[in-house]
Amino acid sequence: MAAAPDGEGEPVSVTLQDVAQLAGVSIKTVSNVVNDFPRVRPETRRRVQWAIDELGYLPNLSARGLRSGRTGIIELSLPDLRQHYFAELADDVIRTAEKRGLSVLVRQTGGDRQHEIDVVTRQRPHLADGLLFSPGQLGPKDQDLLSDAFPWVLLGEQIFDGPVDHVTMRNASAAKAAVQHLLDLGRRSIAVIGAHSGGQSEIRAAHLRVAGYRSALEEAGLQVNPALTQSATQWGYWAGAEAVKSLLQLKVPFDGLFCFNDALALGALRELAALGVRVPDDIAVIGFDNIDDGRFSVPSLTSVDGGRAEIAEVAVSLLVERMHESGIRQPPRLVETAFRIVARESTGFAGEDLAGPPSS
Amino acid sequence: MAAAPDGEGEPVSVTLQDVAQLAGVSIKTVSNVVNDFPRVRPETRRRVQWAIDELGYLPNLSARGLRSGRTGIIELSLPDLRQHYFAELADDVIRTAEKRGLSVLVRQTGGDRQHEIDVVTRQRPHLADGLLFSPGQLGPKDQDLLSDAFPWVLLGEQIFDGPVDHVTMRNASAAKAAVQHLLDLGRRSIAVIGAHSGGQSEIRAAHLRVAGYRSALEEAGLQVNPALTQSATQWGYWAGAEAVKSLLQLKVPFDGLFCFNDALALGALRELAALGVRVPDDIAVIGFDNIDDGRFSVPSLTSVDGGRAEIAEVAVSLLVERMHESGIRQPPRLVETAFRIVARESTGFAGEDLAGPPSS
DNA sequence: CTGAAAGCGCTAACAC
DNA sequence: GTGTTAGCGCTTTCAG
Repeated sequence: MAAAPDGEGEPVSVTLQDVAQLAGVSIKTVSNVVNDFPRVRPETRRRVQWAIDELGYLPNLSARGLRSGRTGIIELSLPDLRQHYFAELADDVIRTAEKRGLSVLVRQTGGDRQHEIDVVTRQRPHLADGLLFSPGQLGPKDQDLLSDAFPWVLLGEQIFDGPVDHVTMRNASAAKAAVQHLLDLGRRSIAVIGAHSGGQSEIRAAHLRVAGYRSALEEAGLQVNPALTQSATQWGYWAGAEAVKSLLQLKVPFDGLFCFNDALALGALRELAALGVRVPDDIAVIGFDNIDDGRFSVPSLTSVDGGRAEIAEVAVSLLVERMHESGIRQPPRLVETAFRIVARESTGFAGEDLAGPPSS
Repeated sequence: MAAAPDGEGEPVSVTLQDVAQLAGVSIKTVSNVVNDFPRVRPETRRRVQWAIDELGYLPNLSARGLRSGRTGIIELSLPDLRQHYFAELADDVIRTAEKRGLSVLVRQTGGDRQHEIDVVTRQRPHLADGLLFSPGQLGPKDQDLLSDAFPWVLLGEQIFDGPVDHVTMRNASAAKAAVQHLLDLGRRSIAVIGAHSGGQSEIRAAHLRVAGYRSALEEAGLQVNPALTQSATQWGYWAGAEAVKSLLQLKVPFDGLFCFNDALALGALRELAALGVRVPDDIAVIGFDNIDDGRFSVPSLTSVDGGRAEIAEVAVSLLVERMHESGIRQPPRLVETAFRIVARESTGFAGEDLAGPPSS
């Protein structure tokens, strides 16, 4: 719209000019009102506001963007909204951003490495003032690709020591706490699903969570039995089901199971049920991420909440700071969010969540 | 970024001018190259392209937007990404839009009626060339609020006969087919969950799906037993569990259950399992929407796919058409998408989906 | 406190 | 095929 033909009285968009004319003031004064500048006489402000309402004026954000250098948009780039974790993250980010008057442009990189590279090697983001980037494919080896020419914030654990602010969970500590939770229940043989041997596309969180797992066992004076570490290169539902099947076939008994995300855990729960294994009686299960679905599974899923909501808030805050940063750039910051165990039926708790019928 | 200070050699953004200078051509020629205009000599094109790469030129989309009246952004406004259906819809929309070189700005209206009103009474969308709007709160009574001043497309079944193009499922027919599916299995007492008595915020799909349900029964010469129609004002997991509990308490026997969306159905499945009711043996269950999670439940969930992927594609197509429409406006169009039954374990089928370990 | 005027980077007429 | 130029709507000095 906007740039309309010439001809007739088409309802072209209303400009500052039009408002100024109707209000009988200059364009500058209208601008002052629109942007909430203090030095406007109340009387004038009222008249201008009236004219604005009358004409249904809306600022042309392209023009504002061109002039001021900011668009009021931030870009959120993530692997895939179909993964519940990312849908919830997007929800949190959008909510937080809107509170600050920012709009969020969502980009999905899918499993596409090149797409991710494109995102962070740009000299500036397309149309946005800044970028929140959660890589799925890029890893530590791609660090030198990362641009620092525009404001962006790194999310997740795929890359550390990048040239920009970084918000991530305390993966190792949180994983350790998860295993600790199982140990506290008296479980002594803890299996784990989601380890990752590496390769081209590598899930970095796997290493950190394995480390946490080991550390918890060692601290409890327990041996790490390699047979109880199941790898899974796709952290999805099916992989969880497959992995638990493999574990059980090994005939190495275990009474606790730590899955590196909730999708794996839910798949594992399904398979355990199918095989007649009782949860938590025979095997207590804990997941990671605390996605909404964990509240609804049978049994409901105990999980580690890595602090997704906090990640969204902190990330937006850091980004906004960077967007407004002038003069010399402060060095990149690393923020690690707080985690907590959300205990539910799969480890023998009747979670408070189960009491009432909450949202959705 | 962009609008940088003055002082030193700050890495300000590169403009067409800079590229033109380096390539030794005029700004217009560079523009021609950038926009893939045909009438450029190959030799010139190469030199310009070289300069572009050399300087890392990126078009300033605000400027382009200001000048051309289009930003290359479309806005997607939906209730909530935490509802899996909408996350999947967003995924589909983003994929489709990106194929056409459009970016998607996602806005969540939550349960907020006023927020929805704001979205569609605007004279134009914020920063976007067009809008895809899936209302959750607005209903038929709000029709006169709807703006037709800018290109937008209505999704869903909350409102019909709006002033704009509309893409929706064949709710009644699809619901009828769902019930038909249960009847085909020999089930004769079909209960339904998700009816809606109305009130302030009303789920319109409920009426349409109830109609389909009735129509299927009548066609089969069966009585509609009002006791077997359970209302649910929130189409969520807990509501499904509660509703199935209520149904069973009535002691009116039934052998088929049709839930108006998959969240309800998954909740119902959980409760049925908890109460020791066998699915599909005692009760066959079918849901609606075919969200990914249905493949993973125990038993896996038969569902009606209302055509979400097609909805996304058609909606983007219609919107793009409208965005490019010049001259007189064509009258609003209504597109109803094709549906299909995806048969899985909850109605006695071992769905093909269950064979392999697909994505996620 | 308000007005006048410049110009952000780009596209689209229109020359050449 | 390529160059010149006007101006999109806004913010931002700078005067008054």
